[in-house]
Amino acid sequence: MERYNPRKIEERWQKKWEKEKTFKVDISASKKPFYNLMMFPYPSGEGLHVGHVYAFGGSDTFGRFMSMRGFDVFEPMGFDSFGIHSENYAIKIGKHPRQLIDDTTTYFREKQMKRLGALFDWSHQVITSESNYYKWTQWIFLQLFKAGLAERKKAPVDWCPSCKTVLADEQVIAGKCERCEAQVVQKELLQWFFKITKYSEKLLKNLDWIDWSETTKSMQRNWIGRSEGTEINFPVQGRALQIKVFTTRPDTIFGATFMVLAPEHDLALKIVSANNKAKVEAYVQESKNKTEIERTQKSKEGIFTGRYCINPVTKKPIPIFVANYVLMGYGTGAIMGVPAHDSRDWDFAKGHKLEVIEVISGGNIQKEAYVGEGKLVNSGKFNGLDSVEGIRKISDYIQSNKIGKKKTNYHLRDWLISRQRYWGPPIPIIYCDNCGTVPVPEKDLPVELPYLKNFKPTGTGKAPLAQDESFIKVVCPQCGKSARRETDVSDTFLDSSWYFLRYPSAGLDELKNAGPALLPWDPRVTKKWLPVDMYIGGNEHAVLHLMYTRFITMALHDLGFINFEEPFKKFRAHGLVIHGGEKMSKSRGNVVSPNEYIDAYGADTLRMYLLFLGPYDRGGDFSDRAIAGMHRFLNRVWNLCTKVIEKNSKSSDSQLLKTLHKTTKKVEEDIENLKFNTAIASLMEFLNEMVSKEEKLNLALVKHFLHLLAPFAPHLTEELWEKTGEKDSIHKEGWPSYEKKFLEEGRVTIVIQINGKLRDTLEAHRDIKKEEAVRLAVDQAKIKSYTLNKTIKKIVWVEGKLLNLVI
RNA sequence: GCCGAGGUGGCGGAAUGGUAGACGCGCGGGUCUCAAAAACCCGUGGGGGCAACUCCAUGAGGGUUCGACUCCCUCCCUCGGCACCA
Repeated sequence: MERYNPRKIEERWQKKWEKEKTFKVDISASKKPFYNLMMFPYPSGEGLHVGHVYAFGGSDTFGRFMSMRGFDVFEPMGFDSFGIHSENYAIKIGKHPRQLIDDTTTYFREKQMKRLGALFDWSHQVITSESNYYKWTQWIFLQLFKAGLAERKKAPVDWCPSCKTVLADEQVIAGKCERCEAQVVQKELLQWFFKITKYSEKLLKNLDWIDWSETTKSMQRNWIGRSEGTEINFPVQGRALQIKVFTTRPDTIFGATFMVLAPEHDLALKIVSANNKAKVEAYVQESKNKTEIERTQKSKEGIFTGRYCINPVTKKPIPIFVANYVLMGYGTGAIMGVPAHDSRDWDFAKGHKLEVIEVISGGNIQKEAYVGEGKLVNSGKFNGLDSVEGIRKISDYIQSNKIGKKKTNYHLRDWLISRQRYWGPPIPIIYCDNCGTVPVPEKDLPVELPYLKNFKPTGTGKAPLAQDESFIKVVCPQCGKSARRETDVSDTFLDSSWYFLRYPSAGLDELKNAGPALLPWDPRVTKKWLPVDMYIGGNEHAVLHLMYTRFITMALHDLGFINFEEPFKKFRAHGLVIHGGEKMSKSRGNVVSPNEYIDAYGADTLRMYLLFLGPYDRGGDFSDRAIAGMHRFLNRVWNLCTKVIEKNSKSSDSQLLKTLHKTTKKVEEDIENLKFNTAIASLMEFLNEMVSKEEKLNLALVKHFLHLLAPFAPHLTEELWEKTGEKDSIHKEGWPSYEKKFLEEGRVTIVIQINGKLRDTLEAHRDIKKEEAVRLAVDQAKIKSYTLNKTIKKIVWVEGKLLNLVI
């Protein structure tokens, strides 16, 4: 008998599938394909690691299952090859990014991805750093610009001193750069933003109906951070000015004993008294130079402006301060200080010896701020109200007396997309002294990224492209006079925010032959193939890629380019493969490459081993200790099936048939729910039963079993399928159905409990009645010993399953 | 602090109201072998018992129920996310 040799058979089938285009989706078919998407990789480091195999393997197993169920599964793959991650790696190894991407995409694709045995359709490959792709990334920028959704404005932004570029809010993690973990600093700069905040409400609301992992949805809800409250105007004493504050607790306004402005607030330096001017200016300047982390120290310090404003309900003057703990980026950049009922204000008031007035009863405000609910006190005509009611009544009062209005705020900020780096699509904008900011005409796209020898970040706040005069110098497309190009490139998350729209149309002959295309996609194809049916990926992109993509899709929908506003019908987050207790990463040096495992055991074993680690949404710790166990399983499958095929036995067994159908149901339901670990376990159980009844096996049963295993182990099953004499691919065979008659057991085991504890079991026909079961049970010696001289007080009967006697 | 997911044998995990520990790893014993590896077979939560068997056990404590890993309450711990969001 031939031995299981994964290396040989996997290579053979991969070649055959590629040559015969076995899994290519027919673009002209009338049926809508099943669009099975997985997150494309950054081709930056040494290669794919087993975490990628986990992500791709799970997604592909699902795709193969859907394919067997009769769908035309479209499973594209590509490379997210623009961006800081690739550029930084190029700098590190001393290569030009262009060269790095050429080398690594080839290596990833040919030496790693093609060895996984996935359905990837490489004829639709997308590489984001190629001009035939980023031309359209620039096109999307122009559409948003024309619609007023892209805006250049001066704003305090986060600057990473190590990456030497600005970052979006989402790319700053606890005050540190998402990529290099350097502390970011605040800078006031003129930058390009996408107005994602215009979609705050829709981004939040649609979460109620899209079929996504709850964890991802909850992270997005948190990030959008909707909060309902009231905006209130406080008149400045002695000046014709008002300070606007935002609060979710208008019920506490009678306790507002001071006012605080953020250092960046434009009134801060306007209202300051002559005596305090120098000190306040110094404080504001000092804040500007601090890093995000330094600014978020717990101690509450600030400085008095020498000016007062009037609490609009008590009419009393309250002092105005400037302090770091109030952020310009949220609300109005000013707050009313209510020390009795806000712990930050409490800390601040203690440090500055300010008055603390209790207006909600229920706590001990001498000791700490009371933030809970209670009855209103010291609040004039509102005294005695419950605080929840007080919020409503006082905000009504404020609104009707025109001292403020109700307002909903969001934490979400506009998406800063400028990057002062080289490796990205140049932002397609021209600055002209006559005409101002002029978009590059669509016919002039792409704005090619020139090959810069010295591409490293400059650190001056200017992008590397700013050194290239031949790039910058341009004729204004409106007036024809000389003008200058924008030299920043766009954020890499813009590249990946629309790649799923490109895949179906990528590489299509129809597009090429239709002359100069006007759209990044063929609308007929897009209409039929999109949105994405299933998207699987890591949850680290919950508020990055996944939020940006939803925004871009909504914007393109509202501009009339596509007919759906949510990109992914279904999204499932998979867990993380960790190694040695830590997340796999190059900096930790614990990355595991799949290559050696594929060499030793084959891709089928590696894929299955990873999926068997545990629940797919939880990930697992990669230790190669147990991988041999999975290889053993596939070996046993190989040996048993080969024997049966060679013998071509005709015998059969009714119990085996039952288990086969039960297993079919179980595997089917488990794959649908991405419960790969238990699906594999039930396949193992079935194999164990088959092995123990080897002489009763027949070819039909083995063939049925191979179908169930096919989505997990595509090569092994294809090889054995061929050995049975079949000519077509097993993956083109339908998914086997299970028959109800095999699922129903004729005889069942009834559990007999005494007082809820298992004492005995009873073999009986499944239709056995309660009375009959009780009669038989109390006759059994063991039960008799319990019930002897005892009264049965209660009998609980679960049909065909359980009998509980309470004595 | 807030939001989310968890806590079950030596380990990864299974069981979402009905026989706790499926399946796999590891470990122990055996068959085969000159020997080893591989393969195969048996055993494997803890305590007690020669045994039939029995008691204990799903982070801790309480509750609901004939019956709780599963539902409810209080608390502890771990992981992930956010974090001076007013």
